[in-house]
Amino acid sequence: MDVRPLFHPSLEDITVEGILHALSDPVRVAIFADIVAQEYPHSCSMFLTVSDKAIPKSTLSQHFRELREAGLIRGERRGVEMHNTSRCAEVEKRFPGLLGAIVNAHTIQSRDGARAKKLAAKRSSRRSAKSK
Amino acid sequence: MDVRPLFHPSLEDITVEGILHALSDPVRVAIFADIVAQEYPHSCSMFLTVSDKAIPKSTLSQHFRELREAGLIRGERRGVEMHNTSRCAEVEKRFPGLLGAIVNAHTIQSRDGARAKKLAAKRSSRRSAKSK
DNA sequence: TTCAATAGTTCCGAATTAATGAACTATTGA
DNA sequence: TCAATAGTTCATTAATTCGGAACTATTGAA
Repeated sequence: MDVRPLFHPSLEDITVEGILHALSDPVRVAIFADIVAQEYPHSCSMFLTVSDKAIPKSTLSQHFRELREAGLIRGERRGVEMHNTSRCAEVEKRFPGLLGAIVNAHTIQSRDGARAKKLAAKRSSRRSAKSK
Repeated sequence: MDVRPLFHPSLEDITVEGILHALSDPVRVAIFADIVAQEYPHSCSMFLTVSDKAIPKSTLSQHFRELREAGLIRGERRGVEMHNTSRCAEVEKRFPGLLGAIVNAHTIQSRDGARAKKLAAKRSSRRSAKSK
């Protein structure tokens, strides 16, 4: 019956390096972007069911912890699961525009990526059609 | 007489993750901020003489390479030394506002850091005065 | 030409950090 | 009280990063 409370850095202890490092991992930005979009109350396992990726839960747990310790999200137990919310508003006070620009860039990149994928698929189908 | 040309990613191959990772290291942001500020034509060794840090040159070389391969700077030989320039303008086209926000946040943090340091020094001098 | 000096790069072993399976903890609901 | 669910922790392995030593490239003397 331990329930040690999760560690959250205070606003002034949040660093740019920490934020950038936390968001330099594709899985973590994806998680963070989802939490920011607030499309669902975001738990660890929720992310698994939503994203098609198969990530071990220990790894996922670490990712959430890194986001938390970088000061990007706040996590609290809600019964058996976790409720994570973004700390954007706070961080915005200290580093104006930073998170917005990152999430925006991430959006642009996934849009471009989807387009590139579609093109690649088209190309490869043409290629395979030819090679018959 | 090799002179293999340095690798630079094309604009569409630059990724947010790559940029964030490259700038998540204190030494690398410092280098990048200097290059962006364009206060001097920026070579590897120039950074060493300007910053007070003592960083092994092999490490420094790696840092420059990471910045280059993340698409943040462009490097070309100028005689015996390297001439590095930022690729901000290009990156701005693909990820508007991103680099500006990061450099800005970094500036804010170093200002705050300097203030915190000053306060700490004041506190410790008071403490040592008291303890006499 | 040859040589020393300068500026970087490359290589490789050591140190650090990240990923993951297995075991564990906490909470709920039957 | 017990099974199920959601996460955490730990120990091990895998991947990165750091940094010294040796190497390459260029310049500017002698």
